[in-house]
Amino acid sequence: MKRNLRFQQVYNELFAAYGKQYWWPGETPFEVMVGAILTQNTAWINVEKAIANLKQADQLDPQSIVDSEHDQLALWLQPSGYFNIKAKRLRNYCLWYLDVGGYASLCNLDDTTLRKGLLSVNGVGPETADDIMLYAFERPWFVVDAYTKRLFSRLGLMEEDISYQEVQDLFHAHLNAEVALFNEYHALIVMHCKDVCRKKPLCQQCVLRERCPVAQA
DNA sequence: ACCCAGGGTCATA
DNA sequence: TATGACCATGGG
Repeated sequence: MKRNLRFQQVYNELFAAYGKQYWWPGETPFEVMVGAILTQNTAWINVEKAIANLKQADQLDPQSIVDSEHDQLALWLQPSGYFNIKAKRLRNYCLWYLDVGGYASLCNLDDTTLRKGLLSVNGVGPETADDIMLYAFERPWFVVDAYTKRLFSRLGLMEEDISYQEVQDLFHAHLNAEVALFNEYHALIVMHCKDVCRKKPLCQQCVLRERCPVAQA
């Protein structure tokens, strides 16, 4: 199969425009995992408040989260929205994480086995799993989100209703499997779409305007 | 007042 | 397998 160089070219343009993004925000792999679960369909600014609550209470570790009462945990998570559901999901994740032996044990697993384990947790879907794969375990695994489909369908590189797995397969097929590249690329897509790709008038500022049909309309 | 956010699960057809 | 309802806060 022939590689479509535009996947690399779009990255080059985004990087030239926005520079290094220093993702994922978080001091430890575990903090990255917590953030990945809490940011589901939620603005990051609200996730920061919930993580700050956990830090303030000295509860940002898997054992403390497993040991905490549901109502108390939900209260700490409250600013991030969906707090009842996220309290359950975060606890589910921590139960699994401790059960399988924590970070060091998981580092020994190959990519496919690790991803299956992550997906086995109720509350962890493909995007959350890949956030953790890439940003907590530094595996070369591309993270797909709604922005990715929106931008790349506009660029004519995929259909808008394409499945998660098909999008990921395209990125894996058309790029070198490098952690640093995948790390920056996903972050750049989010940054780009938050800034200028969300609404049509803002597309005047779009660095991809020469390639983007929405910006030209 | 309305829309959306760095999704995922579950019930229904 | 494919939609739809639901979860809930905060900012534009």
